[in-house]
Amino acid sequence: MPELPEVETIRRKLRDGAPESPSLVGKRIVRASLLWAGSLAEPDPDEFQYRIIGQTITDFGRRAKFLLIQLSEDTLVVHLRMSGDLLVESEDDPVATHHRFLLHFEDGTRLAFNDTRKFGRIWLLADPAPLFKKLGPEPLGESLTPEDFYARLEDRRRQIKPLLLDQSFIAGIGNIYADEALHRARLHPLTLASSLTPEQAATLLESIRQVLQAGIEANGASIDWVYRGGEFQNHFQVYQRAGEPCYRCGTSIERIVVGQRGTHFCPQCQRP
DNA sequence: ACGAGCGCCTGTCGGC
DNA sequence: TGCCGACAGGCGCTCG
Repeated sequence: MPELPEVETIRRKLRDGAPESPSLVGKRIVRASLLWAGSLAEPDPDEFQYRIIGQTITDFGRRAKFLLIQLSEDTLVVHLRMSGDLLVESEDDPVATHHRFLLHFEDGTRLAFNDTRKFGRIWLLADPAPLFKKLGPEPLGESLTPEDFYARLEDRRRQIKPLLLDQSFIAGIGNIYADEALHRARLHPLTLASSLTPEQAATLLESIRQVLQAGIEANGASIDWVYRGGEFQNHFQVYQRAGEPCYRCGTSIERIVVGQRGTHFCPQCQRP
């Protein structure tokens, strides 16, 4: 599921609690089950088990699409990739088919990492900073100004859509929010990044922020066979709307492939 | 620097 | 009904 708004939604749910899902802050880990060894990126399984037992969850953070589970000694980092999800369950619940990893707590609850496609990864690290070394700025961070953003775009001879998906350029945007932001900014996805004016760059940054904020406020997007409680899918302007009319001008939304990703845009509102 | 292609996985959907 | 390809919210790698 995971783009920035979805990861942020999960972070808030785990930290603050939600109906049927108690806050995990303060829970003590008594055991971990690695059901699919490939999910663990670092360290090796033996060290992982040894280190994580007895630690307590103190907070939940986020960097781009990475979820940070702050423990008393280490940080447990989770990347959901394409199909990952995190669920709070009781030890009485059956272990679902695609559960890859379980954290068992002292009080009989557990955190389950469900990941159909097995692309997701977890790391247990004393210092997660090196993992984030190549990441670009947070789009919602106040330190990223329109002037900074323009300066980053200015010397990139690259199509804007793949650039928005490049996590080293700006971190946290995925395929849905890239398409939605470009539509809001009225930019064709193949526009050369270096050709944007300072005004267009400012509009694009503002559009990115608006769609990400709207996504967070809607508790993320829920699509395909997994329902996660979010409703941003009901507000898509272009994503997965090929052949349907643009809400702004009525023109049929088109779908093309850019950098191997399905790309949705309005050929009228987003002229090359 | 950049894009294309592929691999990693499982599942759904539409066409024939 | 069954098979087969296309496609899916991501990203790391190699190769031009």
